[in-house]
Amino acid sequence: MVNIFKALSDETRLRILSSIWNDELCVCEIEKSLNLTQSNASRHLTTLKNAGILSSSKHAQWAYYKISDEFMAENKVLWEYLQHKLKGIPTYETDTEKCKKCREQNICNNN
Amino acid sequence: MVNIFKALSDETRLRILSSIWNDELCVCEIEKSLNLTQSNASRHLTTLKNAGILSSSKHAQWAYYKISDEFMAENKVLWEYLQHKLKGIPTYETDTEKCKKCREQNICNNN
DNA sequence: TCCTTATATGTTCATATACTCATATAGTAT
DNA sequence: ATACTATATGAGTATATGAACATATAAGGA
Repeated sequence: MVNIFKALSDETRLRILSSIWNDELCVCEIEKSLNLTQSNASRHLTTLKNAGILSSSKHAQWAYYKISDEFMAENKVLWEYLQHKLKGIPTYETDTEKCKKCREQNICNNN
Repeated sequence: MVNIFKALSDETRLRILSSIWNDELCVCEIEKSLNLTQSNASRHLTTLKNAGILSSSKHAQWAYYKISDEFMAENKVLWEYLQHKLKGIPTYETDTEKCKKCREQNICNNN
C-alpha cells in the first residue's frame, strides 16, 4: 500500500500518468512531451513499474509503458479517482494534450 | 494532489489512519496504541493535518484529530478505497483493534 | 563493421524526510 | 504558586529521494 502512494507522491510521476492514461507510450515520447532528461524519464517510469502501476514491454529498441492490467484489476477505484482529480487540474491536462500531439507527430519513428 | 499522496506514503501514517477511521482520537491514544514516541505521533498527525486529511480541535489539554470533513467531501472515493484496502491487511487491522482497546481503557483520562 | 537511436543504470550532489532528545507551551489539579 | 499532563516544536542526525551527467547495453541501419 505504502509503495503505491510513494510512487504517486511525485509531481513528475503524476505528469507521466496524465500522459499515459489509456495509451501505451515509449520513453522518448514521455521524455520529449514532458521535457524531461532521458535518464529522469526512465527512472520515474521504472519507479512506477516497480510499484506495480505500470508494466512495460520491449519492441525493437523501444520500451513501451502502460497501465498494468493487474494494477487496474485491483485498484480500479484509485485509478479512476486519480483520473478524475488530475483531469480537473490545468497543468496535468496540458501534459495529456502535449503527449497526444507528440504521438501524432511520430517523433521517435516508431510507427 | 501530490501532497495528499505524500502524506499517505508513510507506514506510520497509514497506521494512524487505520486507528482513526471513524473516531476522533487524541495524540496520546495514538501514541500509546501504536507505540510511538510522543513527538513522532504529534509530527505525523501534523503532517496529515497539513495535507488536509485530518483536522484537529483542542479540548482542555487534549488535541483531538479526526478525518477532515472537507477532505471527506472531496475525496470520499480515495478514503473508501483506503479503508477497503487497509482493512484487508492484518497489521493494519491489528492497529485498528489496539486503538479501540486503548480507548476503552481510557488511558489518558479524557472522559 | 561503424554509427545512430533508445533505454537503463552507476555515481555524485543537493534536498527532503523521519526519528530522537530536549525544551517550550498550555491547560489542570493540588 | 507548584506540579503534573498533553502537545508542539527546535536542533541534530541518519537515511531516502530526485536530478544531472556520464557511461553501458542493445537494436537497427548505412
